[in-house]
Amino acid sequence: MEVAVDIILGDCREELKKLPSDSVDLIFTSPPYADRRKDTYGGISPDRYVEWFLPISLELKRVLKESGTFILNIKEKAENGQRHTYVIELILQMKQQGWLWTEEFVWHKKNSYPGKWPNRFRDAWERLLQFNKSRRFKMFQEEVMVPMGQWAEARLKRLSDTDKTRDVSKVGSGFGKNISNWLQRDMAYPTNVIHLATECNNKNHSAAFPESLPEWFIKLFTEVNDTVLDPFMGSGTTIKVARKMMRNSIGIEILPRYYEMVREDLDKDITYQNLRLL
Amino acid sequence: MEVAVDIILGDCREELKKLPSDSVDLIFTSPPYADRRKDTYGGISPDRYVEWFLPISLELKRVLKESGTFILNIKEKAENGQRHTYVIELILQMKQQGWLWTEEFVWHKKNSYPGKWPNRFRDAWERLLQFNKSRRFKMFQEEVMVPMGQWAEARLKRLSDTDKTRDVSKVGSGFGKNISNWLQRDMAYPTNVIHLATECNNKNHSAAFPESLPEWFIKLFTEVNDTVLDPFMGSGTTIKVARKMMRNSIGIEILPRYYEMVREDLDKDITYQNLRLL
DNA sequence: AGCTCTTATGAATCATTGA
DNA sequence: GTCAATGATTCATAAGAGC
Repeated sequence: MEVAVDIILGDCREELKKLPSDSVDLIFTSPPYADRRKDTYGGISPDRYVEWFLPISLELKRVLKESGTFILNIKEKAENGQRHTYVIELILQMKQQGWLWTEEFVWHKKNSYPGKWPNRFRDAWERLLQFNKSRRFKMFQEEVMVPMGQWAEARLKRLSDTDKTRDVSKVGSGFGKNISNWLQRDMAYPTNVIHLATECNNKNHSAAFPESLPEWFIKLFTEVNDTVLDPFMGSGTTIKVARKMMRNSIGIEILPRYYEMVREDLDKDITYQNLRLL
Repeated sequence: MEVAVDIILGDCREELKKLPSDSVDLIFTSPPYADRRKDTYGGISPDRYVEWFLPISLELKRVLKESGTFILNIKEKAENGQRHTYVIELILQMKQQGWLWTEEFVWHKKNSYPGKWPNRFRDAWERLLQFNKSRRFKMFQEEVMVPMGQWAEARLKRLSDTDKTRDVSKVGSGFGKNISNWLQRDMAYPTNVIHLATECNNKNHSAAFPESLPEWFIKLFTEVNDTVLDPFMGSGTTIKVARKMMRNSIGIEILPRYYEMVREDLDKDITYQNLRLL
């Protein structure tokens, strides 16, 4: 079985128009934040963020299936001592476009860098806004019960041998007990608060979010062979995760150097896979 | 040294008008959520929530000192598959009133209400919106480093001896590393994500939030002998914490049965203190 | 005392029923 | 129809009991 990966070099305001209507199951994206990535899209000013994004969200609504979901990873910046309001204004405007604002997940960035400013602490969370075209969207809640189990296993792997071999019945409380709980029930429903550390890749390109973030939503909202779209591909995290998970994917990126990087990574990956098959 | 506790039975829409201007250092409150507490304020409908709250926030702005802070604990409900927008509309309207929207803290409710629905998970977080009159508000960031230490100690208590004594250098990552971090630095700045469980009191009145929530903000934004106001006093958590912390406090409550309960609790407490002094 | 087990319960949502 | 009331769902805590 093969899945399609379609990466497109260009401005998503143009490229989205070329995609067919009702063809995408999940849109997962982290658009350039206001005043960030000034080299792309001209560094959108906070005051014009909403007006810049609305034509894009309208096209996204067109290409999304009725049963599909749009997850928007975004956080307003603080400027002159205040939080900007462009994100909440965007929510209101997107509702005017006909989007349903279904949920707001919180991504708690557990290991965000220390830092303190005169009037604020470090910002350790981002919004994951869920929008839908219809109340009857696809959702596979059981699927994300699995990563909870995997998460427990991952934590166990990182524990020292003393932890693993100690007499659980003797400890009985605290972490010991919790770990045994995780082991015994591999099924637990998550909440709308997602705890993930930001990834620390010492590569040339740093991903805006860890792979587990798109992975979680791809599991929750799509099946194998569905189609995932990221109109602001960046370093391609969403696309690569979708591919690993046997979902078709479409990525659009305006910057040639990011596009080329993703292109190369994908080529390497395919080569590697072919070599293994020999 | 004595601090004043002033609890008022009445509708805060009226009672606030009687308070002097520029007299309060911190407002910490959790207003009745839309369609909740129907016996008070007539159970405000989501559609009219903003128009109901705006006259109140205007009075709050009047009584707050220039250097003061307003912390609003609120969360929009989900209805018919969508999140309501009255909270974000309120933010925009309060900015029109002249408030600065300084920050949005996230309160992660670790033990939120159980339940799983066809297209939604448990809601495990609430907003703590920070508003100010001026950029030059009082903030004592060092003060809240202390509860972080206490929190670490509480966690350490629950750890087994093997955890405490094992070779940290061998583990190097995961829990072991985190624990050693906690041990080595008793001073750490928090982030804008607050992790607290809701209280499970088997009393007649249940607090909407745990005492540590107002405690954290009182430490952060006030000094001893400052004044704290809660215009929706409820079971009086804010008032009682402020009193313990030697801050003057004012609480307004519309329901006689809550008012009487707080009255009684305060009387008991004062009696107890007098006995100790003898 | 301290540890372990049991039990009650909370700012919730949604589908269904009944007026 | 539309609106209000009811039942089902089902988990992290703390209080309380028992050893």
